Amino acid sequence: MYVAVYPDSPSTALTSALLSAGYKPVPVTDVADVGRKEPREGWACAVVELASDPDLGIVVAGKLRDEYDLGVLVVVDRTLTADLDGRNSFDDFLLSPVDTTELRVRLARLGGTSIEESHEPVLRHEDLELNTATYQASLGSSPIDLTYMEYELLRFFVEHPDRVWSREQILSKVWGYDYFGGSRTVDVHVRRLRAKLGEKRAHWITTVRSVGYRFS
Amino acid sequence: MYVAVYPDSPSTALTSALLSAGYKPVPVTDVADVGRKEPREGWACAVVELASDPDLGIVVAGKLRDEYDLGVLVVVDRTLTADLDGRNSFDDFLLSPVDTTELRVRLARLGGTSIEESHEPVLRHEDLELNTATYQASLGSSPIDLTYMEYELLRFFVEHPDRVWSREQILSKVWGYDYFGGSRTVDVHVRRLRAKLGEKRAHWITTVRSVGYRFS
DNA sequence: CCGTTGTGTGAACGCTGTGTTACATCCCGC
DNA sequence: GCGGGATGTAACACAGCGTTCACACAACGG
Repeated sequence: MYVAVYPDSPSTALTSALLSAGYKPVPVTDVADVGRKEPREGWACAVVELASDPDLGIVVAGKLRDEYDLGVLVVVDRTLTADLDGRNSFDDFLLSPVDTTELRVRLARLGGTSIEESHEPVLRHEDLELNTATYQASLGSSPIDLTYMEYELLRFFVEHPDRVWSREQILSKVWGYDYFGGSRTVDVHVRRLRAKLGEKRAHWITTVRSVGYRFS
Repeated sequence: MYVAVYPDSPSTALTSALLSAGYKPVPVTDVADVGRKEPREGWACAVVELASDPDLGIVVAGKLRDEYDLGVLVVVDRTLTADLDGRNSFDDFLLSPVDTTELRVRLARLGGTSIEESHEPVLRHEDLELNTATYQASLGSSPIDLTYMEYELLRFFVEHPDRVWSREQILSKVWGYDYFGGSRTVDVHVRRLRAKLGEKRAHWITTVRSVGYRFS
């Protein structure tokens, strides 16, 4: 359970509270750093500690949520609570000094859905089933044969539906942040996926011209 | 801003904190009582204080949320925080002793709408909805098909209504600061937008002669 | 009432983005 | 090494879209 922590010099109190709550905090220097340092299993969520520049922290929180689709917990000093009023760029917040139990409960609430999913390793979308444990996919009762990349791409779409993803975002999320190649790669794989999904379901992946693709 | 408070003998600390946060607490004896005592303008949300019987409070919280569709804030003693772990029958919680500012911010976040809903990045103007995550637009219940530029222009208008924007300002804000092209481009796109908005709503975009356009 | 200026409107043009195909390269079992 | 599938890349064609142009009309001032 890795947690991205911003800024990169979090208070020792927060760090130790995260550790004792069972999480592995990874300090990040900026938004892009969240991509570079993302562990294989992905982030459980993100924690933003409001320090010298609260407004900057709020903005970073919003970007983490919108660009990386992470649950974001903001840690705020008791005297600055009012600054959070009306802001909605984060999912939850916590007053410092940090209560370890409260931190654990709030983080569990953020990642709540992922816990349920991890129990049954099957992703579904209408009549599509993706068994992440066996790497098998099926449409209705008939299994379909997906290659590794096709599978990873489809899984990404199923796990993050109902929003547009740019080719760059898809490349970094599916192929890896260090990958550097033409974005047409995504096009081709999308085409192959559509073909294997069949004519009826090909429209699950919608092209949003000059933006990217959306799955829904 | 009426708030239903359970149980009917809340701590004085909670009551005074609610009052100073600008809410009117109304103690309720049970779930049905919430219906009987509902004020004309409805409840802003509900607060459940976990006291002698935490489990009962959790259950009540769930019923308030499911049966009355209220945002529910649970107040829990610092020593009982762990009891909340894994429960999801409420929308948010708060540790006692209650911090008034934290209470105010959390209640404002509940604001009648659930957390998930506020998560949706949707812009609205009357019956127009712009979902900035999916790049989809709809008028009432019927979706409308906008091209990329039409969408960007409309989004700009919705985000900055009630003032006149010159063509140059619109060009630089929507097309980009480095853009250099004829200002008639704006006219044409405004025209197409009006057409797609339909006859009834075309006047949302007003022409201000020799100045520019205004959205309202 | 006329001339000027600004705006609406439709059509045409040209470019960008995307679908599609073909081909080169990589990887792995045999 | 060889064969075959998987993956990445290049090339091409086309449709969609943004932009521009031309013209008609409306607004405004003298």
